[in-house]
Amino acid sequence: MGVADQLAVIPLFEGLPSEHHQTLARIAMTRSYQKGQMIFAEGDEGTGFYIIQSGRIKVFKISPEGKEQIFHIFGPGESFGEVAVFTGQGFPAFAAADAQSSLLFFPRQAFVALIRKDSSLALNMLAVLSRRLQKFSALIEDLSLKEVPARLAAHLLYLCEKDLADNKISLDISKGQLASLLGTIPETLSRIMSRMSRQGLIRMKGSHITILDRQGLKDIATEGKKLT
Amino acid sequence: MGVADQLAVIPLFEGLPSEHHQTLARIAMTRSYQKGQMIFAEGDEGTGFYIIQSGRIKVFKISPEGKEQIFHIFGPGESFGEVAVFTGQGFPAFAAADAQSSLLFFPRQAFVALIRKDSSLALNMLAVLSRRLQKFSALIEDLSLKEVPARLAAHLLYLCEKDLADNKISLDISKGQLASLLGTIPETLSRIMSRMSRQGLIRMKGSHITILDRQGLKDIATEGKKLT
DNA sequence: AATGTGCTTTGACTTAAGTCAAGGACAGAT
DNA sequence: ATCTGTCCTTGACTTAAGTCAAAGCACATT
Repeated sequence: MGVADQLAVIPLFEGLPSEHHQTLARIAMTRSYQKGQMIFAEGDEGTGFYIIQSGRIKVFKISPEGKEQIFHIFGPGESFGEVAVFTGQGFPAFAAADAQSSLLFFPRQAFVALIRKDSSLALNMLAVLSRRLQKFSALIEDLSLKEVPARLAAHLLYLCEKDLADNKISLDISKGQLASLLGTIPETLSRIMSRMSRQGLIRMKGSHITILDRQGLKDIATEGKKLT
Repeated sequence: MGVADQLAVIPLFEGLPSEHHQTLARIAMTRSYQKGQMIFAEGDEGTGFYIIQSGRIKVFKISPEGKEQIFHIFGPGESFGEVAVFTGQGFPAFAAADAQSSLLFFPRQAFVALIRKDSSLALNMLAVLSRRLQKFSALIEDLSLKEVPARLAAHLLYLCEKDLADNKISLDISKGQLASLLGTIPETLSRIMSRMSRQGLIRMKGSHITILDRQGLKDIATEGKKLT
């Protein structure tokens, strides 16, 4: 399968004329990254953006004290680094490979030229950025207005929806990473998970979690209900 | 001055052919809001977005316990509510008038049709959303990785840059609102401001603040330096 | 099986920030 | 000038969550 065919099934490029898929395939460059390798740093000049062919990428920031906040973990078919393309400023965060990854890089100039010609592409991109803004809103709300148990409960329910593997979740990231994604630290996450276990809300075995009391989690996630 | 001329000087509509300004003016509807009046609620169907002619709008969320987090305060020439236009889902937050305001409302369908025809408009909108994403990144970073003194210090320096009234700032929002913007509560903000005064970093007189030690604030804002 | 390295958990402690409650200050109305 | 409501400040207290340090596990390698 050629690159153009891969592109055709990515949400960002959905519904475009196939000659544009060809053009996109022509301007894209494949880049490979080892697990842990940095893709760009905060402040780097944004010369283009990326789409994930395979692997997993985390976008994050680090405090002077070394605490990490993960903004987003992206998987195959998703794009990242677009913001810098349209603001013309540097990247606002770091990106690193979370696993061996293969990416497509789209240089800024060529991509903007294409977007000028294809308004469907522009609208797709607007939809992608809007959805990201929505996600960020949710994260801001969580960090500011909810405490850690509520964030965790919400996240578990979200994973459960997504996988729909009927109340069984297997974490595909480490608990340390999960902590960083929820805006906390491993120790706190661990404590809260064991509290949830003790209360019979979840069962935990390594990276395998079973939701026992969906309603109980929902109460904690959305109502202000406390976790004793 | 007609609406079309007003639109011509708004960043979002910059550089467009003037017949498009005409079209925009034709599809826009003027709406007025009293101070405190709600413009839309979280979850409301996004039938269009707004541009501010005059006044001030806050976009925010509220926790079940009643704590408010302000996402953004928008002034004349700025737009809000675009996200719902492009995701097709409901508004992700609340919006309310912070002062008597006059807004232009752009209905979704008509605006999307226009964006299809004018790729410069699409690119302008991409730039606006990207910049917003950047702002949100900064807010997430602040909430998760910095403590309140650092956020306040950064905000004061930001206001100072913007007004460039040489180290003198006059807050145009109440301190309660400022607290909500920084993700904290009035009591905490008040305490931290008096600590900053006591340390000779700022002088405070009502809503008038003078920055006495710019470097000191910078150290608190960006280095992990503590406020005794 | 033994070793080691990197997660994860647990415990004891500290701390930033929130809560509750009481005064003060200020501005617009009377 | 005084009243009155709103916003701001201060104090005493509580609490969620972070820090530091020590085990405990688990998996991969030898």
